[in-house]
Order: sequence, then C-alpha cells, then structure tokens
Amino acid sequence: MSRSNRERTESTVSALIEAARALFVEKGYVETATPDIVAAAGVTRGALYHHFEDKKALFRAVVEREAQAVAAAIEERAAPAGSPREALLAGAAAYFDAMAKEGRTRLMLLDGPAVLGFASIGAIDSENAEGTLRDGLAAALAAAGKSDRLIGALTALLSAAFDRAAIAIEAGESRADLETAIATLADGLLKP
Amino acid sequence: MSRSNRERTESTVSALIEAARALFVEKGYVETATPDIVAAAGVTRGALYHHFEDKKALFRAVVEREAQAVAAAIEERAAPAGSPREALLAGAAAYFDAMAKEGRTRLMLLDGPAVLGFASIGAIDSENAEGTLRDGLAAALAAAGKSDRLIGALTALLSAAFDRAAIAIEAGESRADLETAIATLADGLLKP
DNA sequence: TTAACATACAAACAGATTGTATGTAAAGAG
DNA sequence: CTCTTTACATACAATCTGTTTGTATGTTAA
Repeated sequence: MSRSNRERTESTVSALIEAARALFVEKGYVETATPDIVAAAGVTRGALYHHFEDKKALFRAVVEREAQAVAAAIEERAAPAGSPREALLAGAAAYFDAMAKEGRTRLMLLDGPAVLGFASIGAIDSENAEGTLRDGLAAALAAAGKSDRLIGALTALLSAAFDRAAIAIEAGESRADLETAIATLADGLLKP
Repeated sequence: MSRSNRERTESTVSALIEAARALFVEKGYVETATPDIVAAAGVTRGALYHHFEDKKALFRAVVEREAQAVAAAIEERAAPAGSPREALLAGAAAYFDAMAKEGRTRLMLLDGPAVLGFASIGAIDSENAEGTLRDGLAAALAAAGKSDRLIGALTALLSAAFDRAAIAIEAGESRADLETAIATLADGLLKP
C-alpha cells in the first residue's frame, strides 16, 4: 500500500492538528508538550517540525481552522432575517452556538491572544466573525438613522462584549440573560 | 550592616516582583526565563523558589499588585461627581488613564487570563475595578428608573468593552472615539 | 526504465528551562 | 549561649524545544 506524498502530508497534518487541538483544549498551550502531541497523532516530532515551523505555528493552524469553522457556522445560518436589529441578534445567537463547541473559547479567546498576540488574533478574527458584526451593525445604524462615524469603535466594543458573553456562557451563566443583555445594549444603540 | 529577616524578605520579594514585571511586560510570560528574572533582581533562583512556589505564583503576585494599583488609581479619582451617568463616564476615563501605564494591558488582559485562567483573573478583577463598575451601573440604572435584573450580565459585558477599549487605545486607536463609543453605549442603556 | 532529485519522516543531539534537593550563613527564640 | 528556623546559594535531575543528520519513499525527466 503506497500513498502519494499529497495524501501522506494531508493525513499527517490533519492528525497533528486534531491531536494538538485536543491537548491544547485540555491542558492549554503552555502545558502541552510536543512529544505528547506527536504521540497522540501517531507520528514523531520529525514529522511535526517538517510540516510546521514550530509549536506556535501548529497552534496558529489550530486556531485558524477554528476561526474558519466559527465563521462558516455563522455564515451558514445567515438567515435573510427581518429587521437589521433581528439580524444582529440572530447573528449573536449563531455566534454563541458556534462558540459553544468545547474548547473554542479557550483556543480563540484565552490562549489565542496570549500566544499569537492581539494583532494576529485580531487579524484572524476581523476577517471572520468581526467583519460580519460590523456589517450588521452598520446596517442597523443606517436603518435607525444614526451616524456611523463610530462604527469601528462600536464594533470593537460589541465584539468584546460578545466574546465575554461566550466565555460567561461556557462558565455556566445564564445564556438567556446574556442574550437579553446583548439585546438591551443593541437596542440602546438604535433607539433615537 | 545586618538586616532583620523581615527586611531581607521584603526587599528580595519586591526586587523580584519589579524585575519580573519588567521582563513579563517586555517579553511576555512564556518567553521570560527565571534565570533572567533573578539576574535582573540581583538574587539567585534559590531566593525566587524560596519566596514563591513557582514561576506562576510570581506572575500572580505581579498581576495582583497591578490590579490593586489600578483599583487604587480609580478609587483615588472617585470624584463625588454629578449624575450617575457622569460618574460612570468619569470612571471609564479613570480606568483608561490607569490602564495607560505601560504593560498593564499585557499583564492584566493578555497574559493574565491565559496564565492564571479566566476564573482567577475574574476573581482578582471582580474585587477591584469590576466591582466599582457594577455599583456605578446599578446607580445609573436606578436613577434612570430601569430594572437591574440584568445588572450582572450588563456589568460583565460593559467590563469587557472597557477592557477592549483599553487595548485599542494602547494599539494607537483614538481614545476620544472609544470614550464616545462607551458613552453612546451607556446612554443607550439609560435612555427610556 | 532508471538515474537524479525532492519530499516525508525518524532518531539522535544540543541547549535551555523548570522545579527540587542539598548545603550554609545569618537571624531569632529560649 | 545553644538550638531552631529562615533566607538564601549551588548543584542536580528531568523535561522540553528546535536542529541536525540520516533514510526510505515518492516524483520527475532523460
């Protein structure tokens, strides 16, 4: 049984990413050792360092994949929706659903920023979930006849609030209350 | 020249905390090695491990001290103020001033949560800045004749927004815009 | 088809780092 | 003045990371 190089690479890389994801989620980035990762993936450290520049690069691959999955989950649910306000809240709900997958808050909101830096994570995020939020907010502000001069700042603040809500939900706090609080915040922005 | 044990401990511990703070800020927690810390502090690793259980405990000491400093700076500026709304915004400004001290965003908002965990950082924070926010928000909501059922959730969301604003300010974005955005958010909450 | 090369990986190595264990001098108690 | 405790310094053991070296398998082109 012989496999092409492409096939070999593909299966090795994804085995590494999956094993790494599990360990990063379970023990965090710092406490996860590369020998454990490769053991779980069924390869050796040689394979890891052949496909990734270093441990951080493997972590980045895990996080990027995760961000894409979240973006895809939200996109997929992008109902045509009713009012811009409802679209915004539906987007929030979709985001919380997506972030409910175990380990995502840790990967994307805890270890991600610390390991990759705010800048990197911001870039990964901006192209994904945060862009959607900005568009939704812009539409809602426009519909409410409000200025969009602060759209950048408001998007950043709301995005942070969403992230914190996701964390709180995972910590066991009432999702209903947090969604209502988000709605309250959004309504405040849109009220004349 | 002989010093009492208390004096020796005091000076060693604070030398360690100060040296560690500088290095944690400059290079981050993971990239900072204990030999570098003790060299900068003018002691040996023996002293470090005598006074702190491990590297993480030293980091925790640094962060706790920082959180207290922020809380004190805000407290100190707690002008009797005018309306609850103005008190809230003044608190925000005080928070941004306090967080402007170099390294604080990295210590408290980036490495802190990753190294100590959300729970620990949440606890440290709750007893400090976040408690003040909760009180201010409760007062403002009461004055506006609004329900305070969601006070916990709203405090968490606003606190996250404040943190993100502090990060954005450090990244060079317009503080004026961010403060205005915060004010917009707050006003939305208080409008009938 | 086969010689030349590139790719994928395994295994061994070097340096650095963390926490511990051991040794010593100074302080404090009785 | 002895005995104990505290505050360190130094040496050590166990990892862990990134690099290097070696090998087998896949790919390409004459």
